[in-house]
Amino acid sequence: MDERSMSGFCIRSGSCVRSGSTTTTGTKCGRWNPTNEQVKVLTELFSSGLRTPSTDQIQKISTQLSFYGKIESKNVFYWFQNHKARERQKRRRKASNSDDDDDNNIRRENTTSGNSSSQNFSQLYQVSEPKRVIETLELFPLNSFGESGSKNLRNYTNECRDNNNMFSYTMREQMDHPPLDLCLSFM
Amino acid sequence: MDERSMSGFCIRSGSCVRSGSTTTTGTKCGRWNPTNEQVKVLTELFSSGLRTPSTDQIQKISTQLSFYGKIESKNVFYWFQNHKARERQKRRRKASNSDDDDDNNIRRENTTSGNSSSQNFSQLYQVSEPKRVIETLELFPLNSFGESGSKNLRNYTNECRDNNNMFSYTMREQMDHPPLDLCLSFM
DNA sequence: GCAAATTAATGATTTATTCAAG
DNA sequence: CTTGAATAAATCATTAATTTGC
Repeated sequence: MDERSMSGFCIRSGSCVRSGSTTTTGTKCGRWNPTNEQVKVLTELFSSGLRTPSTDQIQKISTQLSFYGKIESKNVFYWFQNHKARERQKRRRKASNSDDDDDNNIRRENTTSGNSSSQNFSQLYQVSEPKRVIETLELFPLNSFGESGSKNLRNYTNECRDNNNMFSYTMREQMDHPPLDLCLSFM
Repeated sequence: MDERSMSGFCIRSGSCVRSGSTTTTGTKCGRWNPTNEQVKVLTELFSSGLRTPSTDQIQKISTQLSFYGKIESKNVFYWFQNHKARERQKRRRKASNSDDDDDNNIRRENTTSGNSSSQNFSQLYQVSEPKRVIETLELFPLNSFGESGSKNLRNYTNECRDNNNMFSYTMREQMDHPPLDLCLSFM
């Protein structure tokens, strides 16, 4: 069994042993505490568009920033992750308008009007909770970069496979609507 | 039971009126025009993990959604197919999303085109793997400096997080470091 | 003024998704 | 269907700000 809950390690928290005295003799093994200059540079990088620096970039940034004080690559990595996430969070907080969360009815089986439904949705997709709404992310056109994008046709092929048997049923049950001719030209 | 055709929603040939939807008002009924509720449910299904619904599932979904407006099984099928593909495409086009400025990185799925050093950081730092191993982590497979191995970055999580010798810059203290104006172009 | 106490920021970890490969 | 890579989200934990009583 691999229940990690039983492990005896004190992975979380604890960790950094401060050796008792806190303010004595530098070298606290606490967390990174960026200098103003470091923050300034990181912020500038961020605001000039950098969001998820590559390993290379992280290394360079780290090296450069080390002139201002102690820093490690992972600090840079974490900084960007956190900053990105928190900016996003901030933004979402502010613009929490939208039309979302009407929470109309997703699992409204019963309902009135004696809909023919019969089958219950919940059984269909035993989704317990609609966790998150798919975010509306805007993708940047961002010129090319190589990227020969013609290789994922394969997936469609796979899906087509599914389609095949999918359409074989062709509305048997209680199809109220027309024959549903469904020409599957795409297969 | 109730024919969808009789429902007050959208009749095939007439003007397709979206029940209270905000977008696209004057669309003809040439093709399925999902209502907000329908999209919401479909999106939630997708978000909950459904990707390629089975025939039965499609049938059920379609039946349920018909309560919100005209819909056919094939619409559900196509929706999933398209949504899946487009989500993938979105990811592929731009791994990092949202946020204001443009983002300049193209990591994720470099198409094996020998992309530069991709993001190995999650592997390096977000050690999610060695949950129980802990004691000896090899954190920097990408060397950077030959001596890394001997250093033996053990107890990455438990002890002082200072380890890291990725860049053994070693805190050049007494630095009378130059201005280092770190122009953002160094990357 | 000053620290203890409390709160706000934010660095560091863990968890959950996603797509794609095998 | 399983697994790998890579996040982003959520959470934990520690440091800085600040408030407060003296």
